[in-house]
Amino acid sequence: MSIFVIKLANMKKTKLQDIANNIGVSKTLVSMVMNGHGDKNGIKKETQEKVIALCKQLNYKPNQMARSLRLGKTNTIGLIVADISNTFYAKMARGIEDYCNKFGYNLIICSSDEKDAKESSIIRMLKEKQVDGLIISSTLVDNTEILALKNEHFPFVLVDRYFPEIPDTNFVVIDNYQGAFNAVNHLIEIGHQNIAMLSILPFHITSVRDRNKGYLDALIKGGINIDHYLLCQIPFENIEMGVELEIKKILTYQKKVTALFAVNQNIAIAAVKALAKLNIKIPDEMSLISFDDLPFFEIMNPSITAVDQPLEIICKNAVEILMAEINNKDKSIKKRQMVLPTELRIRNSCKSL
Amino acid sequence: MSIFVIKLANMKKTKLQDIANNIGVSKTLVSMVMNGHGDKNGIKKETQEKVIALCKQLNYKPNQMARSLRLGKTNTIGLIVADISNTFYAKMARGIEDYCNKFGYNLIICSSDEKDAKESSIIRMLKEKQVDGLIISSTLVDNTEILALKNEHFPFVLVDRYFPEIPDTNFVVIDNYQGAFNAVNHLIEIGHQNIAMLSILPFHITSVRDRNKGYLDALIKGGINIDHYLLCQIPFENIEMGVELEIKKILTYQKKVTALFAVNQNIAIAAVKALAKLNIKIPDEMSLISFDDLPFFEIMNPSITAVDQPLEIICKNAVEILMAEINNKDKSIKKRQMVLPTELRIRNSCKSL
DNA sequence: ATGAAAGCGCTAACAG
DNA sequence: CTGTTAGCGCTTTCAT
Repeated sequence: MSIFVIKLANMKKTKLQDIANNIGVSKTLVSMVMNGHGDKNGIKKETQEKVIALCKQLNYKPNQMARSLRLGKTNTIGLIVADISNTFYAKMARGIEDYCNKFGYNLIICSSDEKDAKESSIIRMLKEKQVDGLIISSTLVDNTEILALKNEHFPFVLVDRYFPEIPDTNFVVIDNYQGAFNAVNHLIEIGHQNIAMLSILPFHITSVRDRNKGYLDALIKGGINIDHYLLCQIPFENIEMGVELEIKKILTYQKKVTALFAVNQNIAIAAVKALAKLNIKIPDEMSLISFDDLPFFEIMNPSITAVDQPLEIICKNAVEILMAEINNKDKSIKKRQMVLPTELRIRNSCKSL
Repeated sequence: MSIFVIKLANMKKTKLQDIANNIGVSKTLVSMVMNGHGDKNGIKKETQEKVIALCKQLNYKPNQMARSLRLGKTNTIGLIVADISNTFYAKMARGIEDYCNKFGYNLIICSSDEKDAKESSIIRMLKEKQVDGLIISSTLVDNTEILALKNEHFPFVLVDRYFPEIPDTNFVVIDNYQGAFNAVNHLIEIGHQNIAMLSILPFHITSVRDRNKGYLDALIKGGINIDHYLLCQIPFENIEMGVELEIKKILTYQKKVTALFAVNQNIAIAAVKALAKLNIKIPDEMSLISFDDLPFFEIMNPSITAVDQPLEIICKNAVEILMAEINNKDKSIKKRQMVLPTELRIRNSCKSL
């Protein structure tokens, strides 16, 4: 046993040439066999078996680095999200990971922290790493890097957020406008009039902009005058404090605000926290709807009404579109744009007035 | 503009040779300059500037694939967790990502789904990809693959879970025993006697085993007879249903169980859900403690008492130890074992009897 | 102060 | 049925 261990420890990694030398064939032959091209090249069954047996015995593992260099393909794709520790993106990452694996691809996940500079440098870094494609939930104001990808015909698909000003790119997003509209409309239907929106900065992100618009249009359709004082913008950097301040502000306002529409899960969580701290009961003293659903929203007391995104479908489509891109790099196939519907999950955080 | 775009579109990726040809120097020189070895090799300042300028202009990006092959180093490390969509692991992944970036490394994250076969194949795959090191929260019963890593002197560190039977490996874990002990002890101190533990299968995972032991020892120390009927094992595959069944079982038991100790966050969440469904009030009718804390536990109503893990410190140490390993591959430095303390966050889910 | 050449481990076109 | 050779893009030794 100890001799065996020592032998393992001293063994350099096995490579094609080792196998070849050992049986007295060329490394070409070994390569062919190991890639399943043995029959195609008419290599004797017997030889093939010998090769396979020895590879197993010597624990041969192809060096994917060398293989990738030669093939110009890494079978790796990059995923860029704002923050992988955020439940929404973590779930998305997992979905994408699974679908990628199905196609034989691996994933490098990077967090951009909603920072332009960081996202740009991540994109460059991933390109240097020669990833075969990119899935990006972009936070960029400056779209230079995305334009560069497009001009280079680099395979990529945008998810969650897209660039309306860049035509002809792949993207898979949800209908943020309609989702927000439905949520606010629900509040209006059950009798609310003074509905504050807890939105977020930076404002340029399409998803946020569309949700804001949905909020405003629902009010208009409901015949409610828009009060810009009730469209609160909370800076991304300090959501918890921002939300608390805005809620306090709202409470001292002349109009009696009866409902809050939180633009995303983090804002919603902060709102729950702030309301508890201020000892304001949901839904009796304040109704709340969240854009983005969470398992917790279902089990909380009260449970929270939320707009649910079809994450599974987003992931599936994003990966499939990317795979099509990668496999048709030259042919430059038609770009695909998908806008998926959301679902309003009505629970117990909104009171009928 | 359109000419510019077309030009970009048709441009092949710039490589060292292109730069070299363009200025009339060798690619050796360009490589030296771009790696900051210009001065060391006594290359004229003027030449250096010319090179740098042209690289910028032609947007030269080294092909890391080629570089890695040459250098035998990918600056990539692999992280294996049970499930990246799980909040605990997502937060861990983020922490590790950040620390790795500091050292100039990237991360490939893979989910093993607590499956032996999947984890083994991920390890092999990452080795083929030539990652420089591995951080593993292992789920393996069969430790063959870990032993192989060890024998090959492949740099790796175990986090969260380790193998007591494999001596001399790096690991960073928390004191699961003490954490569980403290939690149960707290329950005993505030008057509970019949405390059920909602534990999980597979049982072999060290963290679970240690938590179970902490539970049992706290009972013994508290002079409470151990009732094996109250140590419930819930299968990993279907936590939600398992927890509900176990709780129902407990409720019909002869002894009146007054407190639940959930072995991890998922079990705790399922317990909250099940109790709500059964209309049992926390903490009045049933007290609850969770091993693993979550932001939500603080804002829920009632807030949930939980054992908090020092995630930040775990990540920092895991990465630092791995980096030391990688940079001393040959010297085979002394392995490091860290066991970090947990903290009991007492909130409102446990009633004093 | 700079360049030629070898080679990292692999695959594929071509030759025999 | 199998081997020779070239080359993916880079770094580094050695030569000049």
